[in-house]
Amino acid sequence: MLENFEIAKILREISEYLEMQSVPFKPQAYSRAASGIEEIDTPLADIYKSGGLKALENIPGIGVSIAEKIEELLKTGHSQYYEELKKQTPVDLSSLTSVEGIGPKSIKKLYEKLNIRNLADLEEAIREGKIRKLSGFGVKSEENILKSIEFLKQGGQRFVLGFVYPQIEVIVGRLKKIKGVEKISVAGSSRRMKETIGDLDILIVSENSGPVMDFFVTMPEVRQVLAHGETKSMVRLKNGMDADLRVVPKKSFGAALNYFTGSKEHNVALREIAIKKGHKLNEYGLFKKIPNANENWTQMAGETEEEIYQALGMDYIEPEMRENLGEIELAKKHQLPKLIGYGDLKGDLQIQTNWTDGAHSIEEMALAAQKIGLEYIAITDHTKSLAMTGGADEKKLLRQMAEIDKLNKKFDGQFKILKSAEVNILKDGSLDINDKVLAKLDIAAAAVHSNFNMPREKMTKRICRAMENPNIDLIFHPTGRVLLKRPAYELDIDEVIRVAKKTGTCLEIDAFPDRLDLKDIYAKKAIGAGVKLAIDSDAHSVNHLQYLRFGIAQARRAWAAKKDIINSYSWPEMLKLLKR
DNA sequence: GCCGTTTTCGGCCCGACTGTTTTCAGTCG
Repeated sequence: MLENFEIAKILREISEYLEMQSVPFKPQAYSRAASGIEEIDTPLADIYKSGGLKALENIPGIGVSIAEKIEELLKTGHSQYYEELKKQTPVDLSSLTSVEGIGPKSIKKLYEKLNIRNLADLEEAIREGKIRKLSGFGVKSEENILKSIEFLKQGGQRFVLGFVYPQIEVIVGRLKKIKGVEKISVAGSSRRMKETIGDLDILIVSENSGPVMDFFVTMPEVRQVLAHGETKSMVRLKNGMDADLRVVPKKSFGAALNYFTGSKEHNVALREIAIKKGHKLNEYGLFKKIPNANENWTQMAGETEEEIYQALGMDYIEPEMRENLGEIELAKKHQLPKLIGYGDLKGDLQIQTNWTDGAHSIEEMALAAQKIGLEYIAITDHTKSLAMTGGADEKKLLRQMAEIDKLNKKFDGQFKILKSAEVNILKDGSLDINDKVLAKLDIAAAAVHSNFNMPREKMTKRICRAMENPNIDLIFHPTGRVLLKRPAYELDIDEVIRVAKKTGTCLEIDAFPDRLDLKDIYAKKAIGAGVKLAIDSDAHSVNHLQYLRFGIAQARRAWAAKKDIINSYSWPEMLKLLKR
C-alpha cells in the first residue's frame, strides 16, 4: 500500500509533467493536492477505507478527479495518467528539478534535444559543452548547473533530521513495545540532533534478541535487508536511509550509547582522558587494570553514560554538545551551561497564516499553539514585495491588526496573539513597509527573500541597514540557507552579529527543519557576543508547530541557556527585551 | 483540476531576476 509521501510525490510529478506541456492551471491544482496530502498525518489508505472517495475529496486541494487517481494508486499501486505522462518524457524528475535554475520546461528541452534523463547525463553534456548550444542556454547556464550539481553531490545521501524524525519515532516506538526489550535509544547524529543525518542508529538491551531482529528486518518501512544477525542488523528503508539496530549487554548500554552517539572527536578526547588515568574506554565500558594481573581489566562503569562521565571526573555532557568544541574542559571544571530545555519555550515569534501563504487562519494557529502548551504567538505574514504570497501592504496589515484585537478579546487573557510581520528587506536594505505602520506592531521582523546572489559586502550592508531601523526587532533566518538545496548567501556573520548587538536587534534560529538558520556555530557566536535569539517554527500550517523542537536542538548545540532565548520569557517580559 | 462570507462558472499568487536575448522565456519565491 502506498504511503502518503509516495502519493504526494506522484501528484507533484504529474504537476511538473503538465507544467512541461504548458497546461494552464492544472499543475497548480496537482501541486496543491500534493501539499494538502503532506499536511495530514492519517494514512490516505485509512481515510479511503473508512470514507471512500467522498472522504478523500474532503482533503483540501483534492476534488473528484484527483480523488479517483488516489483511489487507483491505493488499489493498484499505479496511475495510468501518471504513467502516460512519464512515457512521453521518461526522466528522473525529482533529481533534475533539484538543480537550481532548472524547471520543467528546461527538463523537457534537455530530454528532447540531448536525451538527458538524469543528473549524470546532464553533467556529461555540460562537460562536452553541449548545453551552451541549446537556445535559451549559454556558458553561464552551464556554470550554474554544474555548481548546483556539485552542491547536491556534497549533500550526498543525507537526510534532513526533522523530515525523517516522525519515521524514526514510529520505528523506535514500535521496537519499544516488543516483549523483552528492556532499554532502547537512538544513537549517532540523530541523538546529537544534527541538522542532517546519514543513517539511523538504534541500540537496545534485550536478553532475547532473535525476535527483535526478526521484527526489525520485516518492518513495513524496509526496502532491503543488508545484514541480519544476533547482535546487529542493518536495513535500507524505503526512503533510502540505512538503519542499524544493535543489541548490547545491559552492563554496557551506557558505554555503547556513548560510543555510538559520538561525535568521533568527542569520543577520542574521552578515550585520551581515560588512558591518562590508566583506564580504558570502549563501547563495552570503562575499565581499569587489575594490579599484578597482566592485561586483565575490570569494569568501573558502563551501564549508564552518567557513571562513565563521573568516573572520568567530569559532569554529564548533553548529546547535543558532544562535538569536542570545549565542552569537555567545561565539564571537568563543572562549568557546563544549563541548556535550554525542550519544554522551555513560551511563545513562537514566526507564524504564517492564510492571510498570505499559510494554510490556516490566525485563530486556528493560535489554538494549535495553545494546545502544545505555548502562551503566545506572533503573526508574521509576508509583506507586499513578496507578491507570490499575496504579501500584505500597509492597509492589509492594519486590517490584520484589527482582526488580532478581536481574537485577543475572544481569548480573554488565556492566550496572546502578537501583531507582527515578516517584512521584506529590499535590495538596498530598505523595507517594504513604512515606519509609521511598523511602529504600530508589537514586534517586527525582517528577512531577505530575493537577490541572494549579492557580493558579501553588499549583502552584509543590506542586512545591517535593516537592523539599524529602530522598528525592526528581529531578523528571520539570517543566512538564507536551505539544507541540501541552497547554500547561505555570502555574508559577514561577525559584522551582522556586531551590528545586532549594537542596535539591540535579535537574531532568529528558524526551526523549520531544512532551514535551522542561524546554524549552531553562528548561534553560538551570537550568544557569545551577548545577542539575544528567538527560536521560531516558521509554521505555515498547524502541523509545523512541532518543528520548534529542532530549533531548540540547534540552540542546545549552540550552548544556549534559557536566558539567551527571548521567547522563553512570558510575552510581557519578552516585549521588554526588544529595542522598540 | 479545484473552489466558493464576492461565484456551482469563471476565476485561479504575480513581480523580479537571470541569462538569454535584442524583447523574452523560464524560474523562483
